Amino acid sequence: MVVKNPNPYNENSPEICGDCGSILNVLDQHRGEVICSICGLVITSKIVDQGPEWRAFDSEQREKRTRVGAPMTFTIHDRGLSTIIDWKNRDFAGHEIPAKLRSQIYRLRRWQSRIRVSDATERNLTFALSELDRMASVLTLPKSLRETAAKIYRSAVKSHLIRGRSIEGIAAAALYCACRMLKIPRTLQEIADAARVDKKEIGRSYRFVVFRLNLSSNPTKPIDYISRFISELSLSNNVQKKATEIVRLAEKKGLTSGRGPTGVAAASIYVASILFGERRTQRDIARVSQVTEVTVRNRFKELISKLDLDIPLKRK
DNA sequence: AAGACGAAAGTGGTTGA
DNA sequence: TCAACAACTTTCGTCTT
Repeated sequence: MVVKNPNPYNENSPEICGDCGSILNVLDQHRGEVICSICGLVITSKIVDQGPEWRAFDSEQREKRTRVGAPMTFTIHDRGLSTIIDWKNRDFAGHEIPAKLRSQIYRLRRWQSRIRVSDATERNLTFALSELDRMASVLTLPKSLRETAAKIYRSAVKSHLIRGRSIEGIAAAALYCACRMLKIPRTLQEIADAARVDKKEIGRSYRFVVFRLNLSSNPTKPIDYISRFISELSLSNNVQKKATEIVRLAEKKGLTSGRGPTGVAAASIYVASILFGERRTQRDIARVSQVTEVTVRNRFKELISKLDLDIPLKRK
């Protein structure tokens, strides 16, 4: 879903596109990215939604749901609802706490933290969620996605899927899963780079989690990769539209089935970039889409032969 | 010199007996 | 459980710009 005039995010200080200098942006809430409406450059992909996590449809609901304190979150092991005793030796008014009471406060603090993270399960959860958060910020994924990933991880724990598997593996799998569910696909390779676990392990855990939790996830489509690759190659909006169009055509002709989605996306972008005279080398496209030049070439050949696109071929 | 092309051999995952 | 298989990768030599 694409929404114009993003609120309250940049009303007062609009972002300016570094590429074409335009001020008008489009917020793609679905992907959590701000995209320049003129040239398609992704300006930022780190949007934090500062609104409440609930919606109220009438004043009664608003009454019920309004509460004091930080919003509930799945990314903290106790959902952010517990009390934390500050480590500063100040009282509520900011005065120093007398030395006499210090040791008492110190003991209270210790007990509080013992209670907060009481058993092994909670300790694991704490660790897993911080790991989840670390990976998500390495990959600059939006907060909503972290919540989803945390939710998946929690249900995995609940269904006793962790036993015998590594916490990091399941956490990475949950993240990968969330990416696919929210249509912000990252490749397994990208997740593996951010995680401390290898690709194989994440894949195994992913399949296991999906199977056991009955998560329906349709395979990723080339279209979902296009906007990201386009902006990484700093290509124009026209190219993006054309590439999307080509992918649609390719899908219709059955050129996508069995093929890696990244490869198809890469070749479509390659074709589109040539058509608009913004040619990028196969090597560059291969790099951002994480396939080899050979794959780009093979998909490219299939596209031009099956879709009879009139490409101004330089050579014969 | 860089980019494009294609052949050949190797890899990891799926499928069907 | 194993072999066959398609897609993809790696590597490398040749041709084009």
